[in-house]
Amino acid sequence: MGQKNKETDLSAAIPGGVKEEDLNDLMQIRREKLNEMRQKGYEPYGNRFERTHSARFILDNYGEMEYKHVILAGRIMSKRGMGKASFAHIQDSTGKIQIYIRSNDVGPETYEFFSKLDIGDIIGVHGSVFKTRMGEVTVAVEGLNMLAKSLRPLPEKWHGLKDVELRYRQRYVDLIVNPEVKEVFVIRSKTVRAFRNFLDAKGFLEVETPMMQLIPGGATAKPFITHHNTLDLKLFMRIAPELHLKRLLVGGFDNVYEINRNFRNEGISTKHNPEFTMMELYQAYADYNDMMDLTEEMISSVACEVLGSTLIDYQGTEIDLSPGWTRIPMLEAVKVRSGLDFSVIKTAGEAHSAVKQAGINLELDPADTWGDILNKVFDEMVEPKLIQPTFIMDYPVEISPLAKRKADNPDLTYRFELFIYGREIANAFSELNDPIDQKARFAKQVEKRKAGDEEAHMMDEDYINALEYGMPPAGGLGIGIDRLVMLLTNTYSIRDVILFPLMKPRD
RNA sequence: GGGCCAUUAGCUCAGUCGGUAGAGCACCUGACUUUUAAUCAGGGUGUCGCUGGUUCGAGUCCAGCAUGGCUCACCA
Repeated sequence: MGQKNKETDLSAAIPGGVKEEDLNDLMQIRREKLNEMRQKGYEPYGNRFERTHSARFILDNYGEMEYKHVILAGRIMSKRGMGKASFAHIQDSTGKIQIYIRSNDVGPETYEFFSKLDIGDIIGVHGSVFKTRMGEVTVAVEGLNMLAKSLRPLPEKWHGLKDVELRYRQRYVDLIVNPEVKEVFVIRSKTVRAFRNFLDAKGFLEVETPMMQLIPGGATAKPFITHHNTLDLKLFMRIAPELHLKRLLVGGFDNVYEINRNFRNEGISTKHNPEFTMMELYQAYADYNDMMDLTEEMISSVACEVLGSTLIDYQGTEIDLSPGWTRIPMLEAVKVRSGLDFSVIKTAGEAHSAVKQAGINLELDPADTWGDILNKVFDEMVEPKLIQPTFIMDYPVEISPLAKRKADNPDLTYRFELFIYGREIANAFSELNDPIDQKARFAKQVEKRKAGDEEAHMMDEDYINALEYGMPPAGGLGIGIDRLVMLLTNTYSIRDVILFPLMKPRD
């Protein structure tokens, strides 16, 4: 649906689209410089520019680069003028390098041009590499090209941009002036790549399943709602790819994975962003024990590939990601930490009174089932204490509607979650492939939904239909990429590993 | 959603008891051909988040609102 009447008020704007009254002095001066540049016949916004080297390469290979001629480009980050000669640092994607420009070398006209440039301007330079008296590797400029005029002043060179709100809202500025931020996102990119390499090498096939779904399934969460105009169709942004990936197992793909976004219409916190990245994989003829082995191997090898070590420091705590992680059934973990033995507590009623008797401070709902209460006790008493990587096994069936029941205890499932630093990093199970049980589980969820639980699963008839054709037994695994990257980059907030986190509009 | 905190120049931050709005960086003018948080001389560039209130007088006190941060709740 195209909009035909876009509001355009160019009359009140000056070139650049900013209204004149919004311009402070610093921006006004830069616009004047821009106009002056044009008047003198220089184009402030250049074109293709071929570079021979990066800043990093020159710095790292000074021995072979000394006195070599180089062409590079970057943003001016600092300037030190001394009459007929100037020093400056320019920054490209690899780092900063000093340049030295003398009137004698480039001629008075070019030198004059350079001396009027601002911090933030993007230029190309060519010249030869040398070391200054103080030992800094520097490019002695022989000529320069204007590539982009910057019309806004950058934050201060010494303190950088600290205002958290501005850093998230204008990430591009954050990235320009705070080099450590860039490093976080490089690590994020390498992490995702490492996952792909690992899984591809294991024979998994990367697939893409719908982001917009008729029935949002595969997780317990409130979805975002959207609408398709020509079909006049209510659609949901997916909360998980799970049910579609398992349809692929039915279709005959044995090993599939997807790394992509999920959307959940819930609270925002240091650990939750409405859209986040999930890796989900399914392996036919495997079970949750295989998934534990795979999780360990995958995360430790990804850490090794990205950081060169399986020993990480997170917020002052040393975490050891080398394989051999603790595997403990939920019942046992809860018993150890709370004293409550849910293997002898058999009913919801007994569970309610046991919690009360133990004096555990929990908000219990009368409708809570045995499994709900077990999970709440776990969340409260156990989860925060799981600092080193720990697999918690055998979740109650009530909160695991897609997992296979344990053969020796139908109240529990072959499901585990991985916790590191008190946070859930992975969730996995032996997939439920009995269509009749699955339909019954969905029906239970639908009841919960009718009772007002907006997060309960919906009935997905087509998924049942798929299971009825026969799905091979399989292990499935989901890993929250953002939270894992937080661990690998030692960042406290999920917003620090998301380039453009969701922010309320300012006005 | 609740609680606490923050919001002052482009950026980082001061601002006392309610009495004419401050610093550093950046910027402007001038000097300076190996500087590096360059230096030296001069220049303050502002809707003190917004709206009300109290007061002779509000950046400062009060109320409401907005945005953000932390936290609790919610939530994988």
